[in-house]
Amino acid sequence: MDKTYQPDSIEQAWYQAWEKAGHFRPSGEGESFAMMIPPPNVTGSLHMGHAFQDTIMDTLVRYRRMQGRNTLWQVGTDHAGIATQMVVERRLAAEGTDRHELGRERFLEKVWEWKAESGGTITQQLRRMGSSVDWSRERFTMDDGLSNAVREVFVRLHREGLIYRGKRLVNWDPALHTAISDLEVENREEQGHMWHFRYPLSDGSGHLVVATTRPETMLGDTAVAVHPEDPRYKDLIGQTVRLPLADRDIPIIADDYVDPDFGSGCVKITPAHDFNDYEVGKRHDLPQINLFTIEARLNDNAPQAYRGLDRFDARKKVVDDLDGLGLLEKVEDHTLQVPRGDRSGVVIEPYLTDQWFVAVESLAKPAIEAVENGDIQFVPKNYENMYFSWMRDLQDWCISRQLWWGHRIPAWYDEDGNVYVGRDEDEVRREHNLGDRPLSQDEDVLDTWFSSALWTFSTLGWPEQTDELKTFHPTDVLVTGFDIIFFWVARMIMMTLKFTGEVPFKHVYVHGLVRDAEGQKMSKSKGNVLDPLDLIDGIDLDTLVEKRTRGLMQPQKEKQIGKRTRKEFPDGINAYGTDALRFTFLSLASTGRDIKWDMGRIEGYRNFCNKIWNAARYVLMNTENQDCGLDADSSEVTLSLADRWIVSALQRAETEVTEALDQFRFDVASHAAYEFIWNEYCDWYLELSKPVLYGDEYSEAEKRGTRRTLVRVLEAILRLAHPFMPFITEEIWQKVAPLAGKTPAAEGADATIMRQPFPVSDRARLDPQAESDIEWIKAVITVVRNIRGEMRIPPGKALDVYLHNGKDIDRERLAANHNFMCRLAKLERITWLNAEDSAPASATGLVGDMEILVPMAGLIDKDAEIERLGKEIEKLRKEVARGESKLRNPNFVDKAPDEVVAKEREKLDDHRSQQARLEEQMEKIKYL
RNA sequence: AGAACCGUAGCUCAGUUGGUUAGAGCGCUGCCUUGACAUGGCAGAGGUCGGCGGUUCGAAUCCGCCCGGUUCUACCA
Repeated sequence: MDKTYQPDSIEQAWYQAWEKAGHFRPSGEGESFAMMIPPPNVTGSLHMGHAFQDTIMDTLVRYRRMQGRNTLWQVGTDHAGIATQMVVERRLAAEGTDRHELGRERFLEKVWEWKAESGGTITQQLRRMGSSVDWSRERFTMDDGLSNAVREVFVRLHREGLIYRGKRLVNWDPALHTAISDLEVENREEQGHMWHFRYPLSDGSGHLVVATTRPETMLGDTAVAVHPEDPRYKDLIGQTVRLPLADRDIPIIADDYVDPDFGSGCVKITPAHDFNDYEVGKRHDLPQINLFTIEARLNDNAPQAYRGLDRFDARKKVVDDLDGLGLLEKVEDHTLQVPRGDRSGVVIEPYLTDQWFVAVESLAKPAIEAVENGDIQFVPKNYENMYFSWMRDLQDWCISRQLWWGHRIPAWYDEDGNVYVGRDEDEVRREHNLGDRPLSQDEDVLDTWFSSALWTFSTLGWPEQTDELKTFHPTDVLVTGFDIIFFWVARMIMMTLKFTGEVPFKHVYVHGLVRDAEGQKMSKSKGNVLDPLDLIDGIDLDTLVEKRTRGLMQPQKEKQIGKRTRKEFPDGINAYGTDALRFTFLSLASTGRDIKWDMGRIEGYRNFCNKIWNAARYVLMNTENQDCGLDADSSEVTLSLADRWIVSALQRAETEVTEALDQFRFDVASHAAYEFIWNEYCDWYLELSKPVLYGDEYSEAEKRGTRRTLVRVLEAILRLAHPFMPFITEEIWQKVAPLAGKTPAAEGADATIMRQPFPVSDRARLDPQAESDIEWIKAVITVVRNIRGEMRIPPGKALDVYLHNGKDIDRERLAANHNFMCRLAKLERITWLNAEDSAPASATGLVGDMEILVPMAGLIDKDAEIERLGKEIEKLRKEVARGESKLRNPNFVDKAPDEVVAKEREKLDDHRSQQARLEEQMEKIKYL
């Protein structure tokens, strides 16, 4: 074995071996455990959020697989309608063409080409993370089976009247020329203006003042609304104003929607361009005047002078023209929420178009109940509130998109504009007796989330009642980010309940966002993105800077990004390996919190990998080709105290890790493993094994016992840590397992650690006696080391120490472990002093009431020892004072539970007697 | 405007149902190339648990108010 752990030399080889051997596929035995990957964009690449999420999922899946569950981690990708279409359109633009020039069919060919070209990137990266997904079942939302499920769901919902088509006001993206759902709109606060206009009354008797942030829409006004009870305007209701520029008379109407205390109390109503106005317009039966083309230029419904103008140019002109007419009362600065498309970034317009909708009310009800009654549980629980508040105020879901890339809507129109919905054109013709009348299919495609809403069951073969569906549905856990609870989780719950009668999953584990070291969101435009692969493989500084500044939307940022990157990573990024990356994510994964990325952590866990590696080296050096006492008949084995202790401690660690994983506490689980491996096994047990293995005074049976324990505990540790760190554990396990009597088979389940049983703690192997004995030994050793450290006695200098005031048990413990203590504390001799013996001048420490004396002669400075003792005494004095005042309080003694009071008394006694001993010692030294 | 979450060591974070001497990692200080590991060992320093009040024998933990931060939702034209 190399002296240091080299992840790159083993990781990919192991992954390929596992995949080839089919270890990721369900075993077909045991209770099922299923998880669905949130399908990433097929042409995308892996970012830190994916890496975090995949680590959590893989840890869960490996854990359950090792527990003997029939485990399926379903993998697949999403066609990501808008995002993918945008990328391909950008590529076409670079070639000097566009999709309209190509036509729909050739454009789609181009998209499939792009998918073929870049579609493997993210799945390869998923492999680098060690993700044990079942590749044999990989799905794509646009493949035949899933497309079939999409059509089936659409048709069935339509038959029930839950999908309908209608002309509605929707969120329109003027850059992408498509409707988007309200979720895809981001409201951002921006600086704008509030313009106040005068609308003259038609009879010439005066004017009303209306205010707006979007002056261009006034050309489409069809009313002015006032509050019905507003005394200022009550008498005007029913009259008309002359709409300037458009020269139309529009009514003054009364509606509760108007807040009489805001502005002038008069509101212009533009039903075709504002959601509130749309509702008002419906109530009052107002005409809807659509002013815009699909690019948000003014159309022919606008007065001649404005036609063809971009909306923002039109705004300017409207303001100028009204000002010219003396109708601009004032302009104020105003901050407002501007709706922008989350993909395009342009201002979204409410726009009147024909769209398809899902009526969600009846679907939402059971979806709410499933969470209320606990069939689905969110982790952490507070996300349930977010879910409820959204589900209880649901808008119908606009599912049509004016794109080409996606599932085409299975609806056909005849020449009269009648619409027929069916699984395909033949079915439509048959069912509606259409003969050979010309039909044309709806041009639009479905929202990408429509297909991903079916993910848990469409991937398992629905609408066929497949074995997989029976076995793996409902799935157990969904691991996802909070940002798509509405987009995806809620819609999955609704659709899955509707079509399978089952919940899609029992638990939703919601993880936080991975942010950079400053807590900023990682984004290409900020230039603070970390690529998980760069953390695994390492990257030099220049390449990293080049990567971060390539293809920036705002090239002027290049310099700043380069500078910041060079400052943060002066030496580039080291290769830490997948296991260290995974362990870092897990240790930072406390419930639902965002993660601030910390390079220090990954470095620490890379060191942890190295620690495990070297512990294994030590074990192998001392056990290979040696008798490890595995043959129970022929070789007798004697276990040392340390052997019994570490086995006992292992049971506790196993319990902790298991309980934490069962509760999705990956931070707690990984910490428990870390703590046991480093601070117990490596720091203490390996050291305690050395005297036995290297000492002549130990019998062969004792040496065998220690060898056996070394190997067996290590083997268990590897299985315990495997879900967190799959690669290093496999690599070492292959070498260690044979020594523990588990020689890996050439193939099948026994060929790999990933199919071995997860360690189960055994109460019978707990040994409280051994644990408290070891605690005592550790305490004594620590006292000596402490004195050594504080007094700056070189670690190499062997010491003579004296023990004083010990009880029988102390004497027994020392007698039994003399050798261990000498070795670990580097002692020459340990001598008991009787009560009447006079001790040499010494530095003193306590374990309970037992004094440990390190003679000062030539080693210890009197003043230094006085200072050290003084600090100790001061600490104890404070504790004593605290305890005394507590116990002096009759309320405490009377009201607190007896055991709490008793414990407090005991503590006080201990502290008092320790204080007395140290003070006594202090006196001695002072008068030296 | 409403809601949620957060505020604990220099930094990043744990801290279950109130009963600790408040923990970990990184960083820092000192001593050490001791035959697994300097990606290491040993020891150490470092906290008024955001502030103020309240409940309680007892509060980092429960309640109220305030301050600071993050996010979501809804917005008035």
